[in-house]
Amino acid sequence: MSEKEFLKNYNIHDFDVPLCTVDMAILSLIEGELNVLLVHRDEHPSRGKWALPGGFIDLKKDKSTEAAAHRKLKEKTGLSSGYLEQVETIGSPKRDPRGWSLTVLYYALVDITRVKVADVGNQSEWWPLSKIEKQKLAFDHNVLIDIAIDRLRAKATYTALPIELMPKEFTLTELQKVFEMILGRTLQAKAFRNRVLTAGMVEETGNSKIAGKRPAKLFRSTKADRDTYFSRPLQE
Amino acid sequence: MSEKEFLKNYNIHDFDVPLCTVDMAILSLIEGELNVLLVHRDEHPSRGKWALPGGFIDLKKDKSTEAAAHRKLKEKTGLSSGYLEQVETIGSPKRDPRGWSLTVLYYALVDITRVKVADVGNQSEWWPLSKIEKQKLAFDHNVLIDIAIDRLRAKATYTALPIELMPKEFTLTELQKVFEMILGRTLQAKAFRNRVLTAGMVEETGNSKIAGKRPAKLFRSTKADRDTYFSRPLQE
DNA sequence: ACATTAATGGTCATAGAGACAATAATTAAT
DNA sequence: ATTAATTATTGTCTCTATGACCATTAATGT
Repeated sequence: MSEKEFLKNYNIHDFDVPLCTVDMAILSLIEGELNVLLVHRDEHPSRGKWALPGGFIDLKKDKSTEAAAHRKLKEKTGLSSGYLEQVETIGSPKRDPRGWSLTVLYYALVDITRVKVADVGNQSEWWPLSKIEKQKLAFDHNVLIDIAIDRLRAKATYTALPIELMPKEFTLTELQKVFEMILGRTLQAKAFRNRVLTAGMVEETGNSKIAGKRPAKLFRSTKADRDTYFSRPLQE
Repeated sequence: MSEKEFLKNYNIHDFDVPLCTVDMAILSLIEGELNVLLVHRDEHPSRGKWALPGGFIDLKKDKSTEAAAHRKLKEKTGLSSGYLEQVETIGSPKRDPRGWSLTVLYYALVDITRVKVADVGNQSEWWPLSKIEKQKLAFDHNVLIDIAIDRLRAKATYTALPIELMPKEFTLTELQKVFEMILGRTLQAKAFRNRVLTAGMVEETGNSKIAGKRPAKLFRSTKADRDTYFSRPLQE
């Protein structure tokens, strides 16, 4: 039999296949806390619960797994660019009542000031992490969020990735606070500033921000931060 | 409609779903070179080509994606333990002629002396990386191997992971050669030895190996290596 | 014995991190 | 205007792991 004939007779529906989805943890910074965008499920299964945005890969629309993730991000936030990273693929027979299911987990970091409220819509809400901890989400989405946060936390020790969460202009102290929140500990201002500045990941805008006391210089991302790895991780 | 009724009526075959597989790059060290285990495909598609071991998730047997990978590893090498790590999930409509397909890529590091020849079987062969480069493998498996090797290479700069490739006893010079091969550059013996020794990732066995000149002390892995990250990566 | 060679150790310079003190630029109060 | 309080920013020191390079050690072969 030729490959052509083989393919003609091949029907995926002759086999037991897993459910296959893409889920996204879209993270942003709201009032000094990490927030995750959740959508309210109107349909079974897990009807009435909150869930990560995501769903089945659209075989017509999506040219790749990552493209599916980008589509979800765009649908939910209106953002067509932004940091997006695949975290892990989790599959088991238990995680969805419909049967063996597998999800490719991504996370995205967005600057909340660039997300239009209208984009989010009434089915979606930003949830601070602290609130999510007390809430049973749909499927295994509590676990998925933990996995994504763990990845972000790991990356914050050896990259400047959290810059992706910041607005266009920010002070270094503000940036340090974000790192501290993600890492769950305080950092030495001097060491932190040296790292970020000598790596050339931010540059001064020339403006400054007066928040009561000595004004702080404002910086912007140089967009070099995504691939740049520090030669040493932040120590314990 | 209750969730029970919903699930009763749910049929995955009503939807277009991607093909979903797990593929494994099983890496070993043979005569000083990295080898990958390939299987010869007797069936369409890609009949006659060599491919990574892998295939569809068995919804009956596999309790998780990782369990599927462990099953493949066991089938091909007889090893039920060993280092196994998920690398990335790659999906697109192009990579398999049967349609939109997605594969969860894993890699495993095995000590070749613990793999029985009989286990490998006549359908499987160890291929050195250099030989694979000149060979068009099935599907996008050349790319998958590149991705797995890139991951191993990255990890070799900040973990002692390549120890997993070594036999029970080995000299530090032998270990250094393995790192050098993976990284594609030479390392300073002193710096390398300090790293590995002070991190407590290997311990002396008390034996030594006489290979012509001054005998070298033999070491074994302390099995602390999987999770141990060096506080600094090897420099460029 | 001596040259040879691989294994191993000694010493120093360096970069980047932590610790902590010092200085600078504001506002608020006197 | 002066001073206190507060936050931003910098100076300087120590520490550690690495790279570089050289010395020493323990075998082999002639």
